[in-house]
Amino acid sequence: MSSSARANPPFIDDYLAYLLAQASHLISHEFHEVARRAGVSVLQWRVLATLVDGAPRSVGEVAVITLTPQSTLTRVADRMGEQGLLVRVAGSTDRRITRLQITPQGKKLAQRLVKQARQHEAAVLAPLGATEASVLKRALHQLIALHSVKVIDN
Amino acid sequence: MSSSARANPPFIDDYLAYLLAQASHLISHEFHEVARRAGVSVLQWRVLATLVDGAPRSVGEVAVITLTPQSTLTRVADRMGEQGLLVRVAGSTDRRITRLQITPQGKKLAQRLVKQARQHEAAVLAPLGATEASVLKRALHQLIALHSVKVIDN
DNA sequence: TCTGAACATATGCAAATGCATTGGTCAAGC
DNA sequence: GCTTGACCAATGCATTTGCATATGTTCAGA
Repeated sequence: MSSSARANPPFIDDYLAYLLAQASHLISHEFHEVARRAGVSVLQWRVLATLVDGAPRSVGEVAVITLTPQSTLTRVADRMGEQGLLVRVAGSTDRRITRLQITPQGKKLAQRLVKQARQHEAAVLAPLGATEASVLKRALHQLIALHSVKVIDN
Repeated sequence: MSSSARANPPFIDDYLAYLLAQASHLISHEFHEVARRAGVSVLQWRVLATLVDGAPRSVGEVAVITLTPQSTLTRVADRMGEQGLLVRVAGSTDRRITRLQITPQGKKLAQRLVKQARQHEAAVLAPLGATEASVLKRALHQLIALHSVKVIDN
């Protein structure tokens, strides 16, 4: 789009980080349109998708999973609490921990969105063909594994 | 990270949009650390990378390329102007257009960052191997092409 | 048991973001 | 030459974001 006429492509047009950002942006935003119609923001959708299975998760866990700073997540949880999508439950053993648990209402919404997300994903991957699609996913998993917070997992 | 112990993976762990977001986030943030040390924000780095070749681009173009709303980009350009990284030049033929042009100072910084970005990219791709890497990039290009703003490019 | 370091979450506050709108410019049809 | 609608960038304003820090909790060691 930005370079069709240029002989040597501008730096960014083949820069991995940009390709990832662009693909992520384009794909996600298509679905975020759906989420927005359901009244949830991008981040709220991510939180719902994280909690949809019903297991409560700590604020910190959800922050990491949703790629969000902790303080931001705390406030997103506030708003989602006010909207009745989740509740805070005190940590059982460790009282420093606040766990977030999806409510029945939140779950209903989340399940509906997950279903739509799966359909959207299928539509996005279809043109690539099954093998190409799985290669892509595998490469992404690999990248993620290599760059996830380097926990000294002994 | 979020599911190593779970039998059936939570929805998000194999959801394309999430894989893309996660990979983008992890890879980009590593480099954003570098950028931040150079005193530029993520968005500013994207703008610099867009303008590094010296060609002026309209505010709208840069907004699309950097995946940013136009109003946000206008203000980022303000700040970068104050920092002497770019200048606004009046559109030549169409006076509605404001074009952004990198300054010599901005260019020096941008070129330095681009060099580091290329090194970082090489380091990220190395573990994948050459073929896997090119397959990944090709798949991303394909996704992007399929989902770029559907311009009726006849 | 007490002390202090490491932690998990919440909060104060300044800055950034983005929706909606405005102001200015262009271009097609009359 | 006008008028009208489309278009581009800038701006008002309310909301969101995230850095830095505070608050509350746990745990290891004296």
